[in-house]
This record gives sequence, C-alpha cells and structure tokens, in this order.
Amino acid sequence: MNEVLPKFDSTFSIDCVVFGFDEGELKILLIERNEEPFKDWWALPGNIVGENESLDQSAGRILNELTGLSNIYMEQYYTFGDVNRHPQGRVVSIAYYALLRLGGDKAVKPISTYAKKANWIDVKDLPKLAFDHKKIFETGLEKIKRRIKHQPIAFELLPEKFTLTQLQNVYEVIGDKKLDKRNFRKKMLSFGILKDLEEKQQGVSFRAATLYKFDKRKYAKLFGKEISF
Amino acid sequence: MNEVLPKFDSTFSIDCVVFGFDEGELKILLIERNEEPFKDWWALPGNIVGENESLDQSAGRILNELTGLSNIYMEQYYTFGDVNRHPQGRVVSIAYYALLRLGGDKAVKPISTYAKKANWIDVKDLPKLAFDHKKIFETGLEKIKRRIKHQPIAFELLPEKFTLTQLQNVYEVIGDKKLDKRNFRKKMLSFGILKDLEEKQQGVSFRAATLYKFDKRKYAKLFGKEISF
DNA sequence: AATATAAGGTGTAATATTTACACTAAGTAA
DNA sequence: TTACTTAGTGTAAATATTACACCTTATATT
Repeated sequence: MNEVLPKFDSTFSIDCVVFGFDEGELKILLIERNEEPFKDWWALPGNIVGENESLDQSAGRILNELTGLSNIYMEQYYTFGDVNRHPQGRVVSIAYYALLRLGGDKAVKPISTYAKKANWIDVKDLPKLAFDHKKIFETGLEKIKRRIKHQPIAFELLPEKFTLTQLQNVYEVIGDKKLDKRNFRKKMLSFGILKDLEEKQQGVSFRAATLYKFDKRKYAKLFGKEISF
Repeated sequence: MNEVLPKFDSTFSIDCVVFGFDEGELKILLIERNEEPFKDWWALPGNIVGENESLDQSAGRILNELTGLSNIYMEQYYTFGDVNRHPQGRVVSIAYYALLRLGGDKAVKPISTYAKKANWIDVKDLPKLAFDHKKIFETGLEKIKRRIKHQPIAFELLPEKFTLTQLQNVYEVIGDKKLDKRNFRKKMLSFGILKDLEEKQQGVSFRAATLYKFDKRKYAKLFGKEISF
C-alpha cells in the first residue's frame, strides 16, 4: 500500500455455505431472494460486512440471524472478486463454510425473517443459484472434501454423541465413496481421539450402537501428527 | 445480500508473500515503505485493488511491477479483515502467496521503482513488519507447509531443470526436517511425475547430478490419486 | 598422473500400514 | 419363537515406510 487510500464504489460481503448432515444426506441452507437482482432465485445466505465488524464477526452474525444459533463451526475459505460478479457494482465476497449438526435432538429451522424462504437442500439436487454462487458452493465443497481428510471436521456435522456408523456415513457422503466398516473403525479408533461413552443409542429399532464423542483434548495432544483418511 | 448496496469508507487491497528458494534458503520479498503509515518499515508487497481488476489480476500486476516477471505461480490463501488492521480506515486485504525460482539462470532482482527498497530476506531472519503483515506472512508459510505435502508446488521454487538433491532441499527447508536421501528419491520417483532429462548439471565442481523436470501431463493423469510427503 | 575431495547414486531387510473379506451378536417387532 | 436389521469383530496378504552404508564419478590439487 503505497498511496493514500483511494475510494471508489466498492464494498464487500460475506457468503456462507452452510452444510448440514442428516440421515446420510449432505445439505446446504439456501434462501430464496426477495429483492432484485436475482429476485426469486435461490442463493447462498450472505450479507454486506458491517462498518465495525470483522469478517468472522460478520459471518457469525449472518449465521446467527439465519439459524438462531451461535458458536457454529465456521471457516473462511476463499474470496471471490471478479469485477462483474455483482450486477450493481463491485462487490468482493469473502466465502465461509459452516458445518452444523442437523440430526439429533433439535433440528435447525432457518429463521424466516432472514429471507422470504430458507430451505435445506441436498447438495446433489441444487437449483440454479444467483450471482456466482454455484462456483462459491463448489469451491466450498471441494474445500471440505480435502479438509475432512486431515482435520477433525466431520464431528461438527454430527450430534455431540454419535455412533461409528454415523461417523462413517459422513466420510462416505463427503468423500463420495463407500468405506469398509471394519477398516474404518480400526483406523478411526486408532487415532485415540474418540471417547467411548459406554452408553447406547436410545429409541432405535434393532440393536443399539455404542455412542462416542470427539475428544478435543486428546486431539490437541496429537499436535503435528497427521490424521489421514 | 438483501439490501441495495450500502457504501461506506472501505476498500480492499492485495498483499503478497513472495517466496523464493536459493541455495537451501527460503526467502521472501520485502519492501521498505516510503510513506506513512509505517514509513521506513519493512512490509509485504501489496497494493489497492483497481476498480476494473479482478483479485488475481491485481495480484499478478503487483508481482509484475515488483519483479518484472509475469506468469508467476500464485495462489490466494486468506483474507484479513479486522476492523483496525489499517490505521487510516477499513482495509480488507486479500493475501496471496507466490512461489518463484531464484536459483538457476537468472536471479530475480526486485524493481526499485516499486518501492524505496526491496530485498530478499530469509524467513528465519525477518525484521518487524508493518500492519498485520507478520500474521499474514505466518499464515502464508503455514499454508505452503501444508500444501507442499499434497500438491506439486515445490517445483515452482526450482529452475525448470533441477536435481533430486535440490528438490529434496526444498522439502527439507519448508518442512523444517531432514529427509533420508534414498527414501526421498525412491518415493519421489515412484509418483512418476518427474522426467529424467538424461542430462547432467553443468559447471559444478565435483560429480554432476542428473537433471529432471516436473512432468505436468503425467501429474494431471494422477487425477484423484494423492501424492503425499 | 596419482590422490584427495565432495557430492551423486544405489538396495535390502525389518516394521508398520492398508486392504480385502464374512460371520456372529444383540436387540426389536411381528 | 422367529425373522429382521444393524452392531461389532479378526486375520492374512499386500503394500508402504523406515533405517541404514558403501561404491561411483567428476573435479581439483599436488
């Protein structure tokens, strides 16, 4: 930065790819737009960054307005800045993905005041999206596909207590590949980052599975050692 | 984006961490600032994004102005947007790392008109940096440390024709860890992405090593298979 | 021309990891 | 009691990783 700050018509926004996992399906939250441009189109939730907000704060706010939840797991992953990506002017958009637990106790219902309509939609069955949101989504999906191989993000998509089969399911759906049950369990348990809760699933037909939770402390101690799926 | 675009005093810039590798040392390009704020401090090369420039174009331009080179390997890796990161107003900065070949035929000399002074400085011996550039640098270094394990970016730091020892050196310096010569060669060659040029180094004292080049076509064919160091 | 020097280049055995594969156990529902 | 559905488990073969030391080759020196 070698000049005094020049100003021209430009601004920046956040767009969020909010992933949720439910019954073996990976979904994202889409909203139906109420305003031009792209009125009535489906779009990623997003908004302009406030004057006194950091990017992370802004993303957190958007997610909170949309879901009522705070402390959602969230990572910034790429910034989209093509000149003409927004028909009304230069808008650079910083993209975040968020991961959240759909299944389990409480289902997440998008808050209707945020947009005309908001729905969970299976990533395999997405409608056309406004702006360059298709590209933003695809980049985000690629990102979590890579990241799940080396970082413990799968747990963010599951309820706190989960079964090994559920966990395997997350890996299978995101990696788009069936995995061997015995090998999956052996490897996953070998990392030593799961805590056996010595507790069984409730309210299922048929044999109940053992519940586990992700052990953050033990994961932190791996420091440096790579986990790899 | 649900409103008409609001405007307030804000802008965005690009900052670049330009890595170069030479004789076993990993360096970055720093400039000495000529203006307030942080006059006379060392900083990452960067600039405001032009009105009609995409982010990638802007980063390319900055690197071209600085080095005279185009087609430098470059990746956007993170966007920094804390409210007070720039003392003169809200500036969101999109960070890129660039990798370039210092060694070999032609040394890269930073162009002096770009800044009062520009130097290659060993990453192990960096001065204090302006703004939040230390954090930007550290994030970038982390990024390439991770990325070099799974993507063929090491070659970008070497001349087109290189020896296996030089390549091993890149991995050792970036990974901050000595590697076994025989194992390194075995594994690297096993990927089948290096082309043996059947040609020897010139002008070295002592036994000349075989030269290789990175074979992009073969790498592209690996599609999906992961390379892993 | 003989010798010293410095880096290049190579193989193998021990260990660890990954893969492929199929049955029994447990709990629910009819 | 039986049928159904998912949970849970072990082993052998193949592959990948690690640890490790010496000879080769080209140049520089005497």
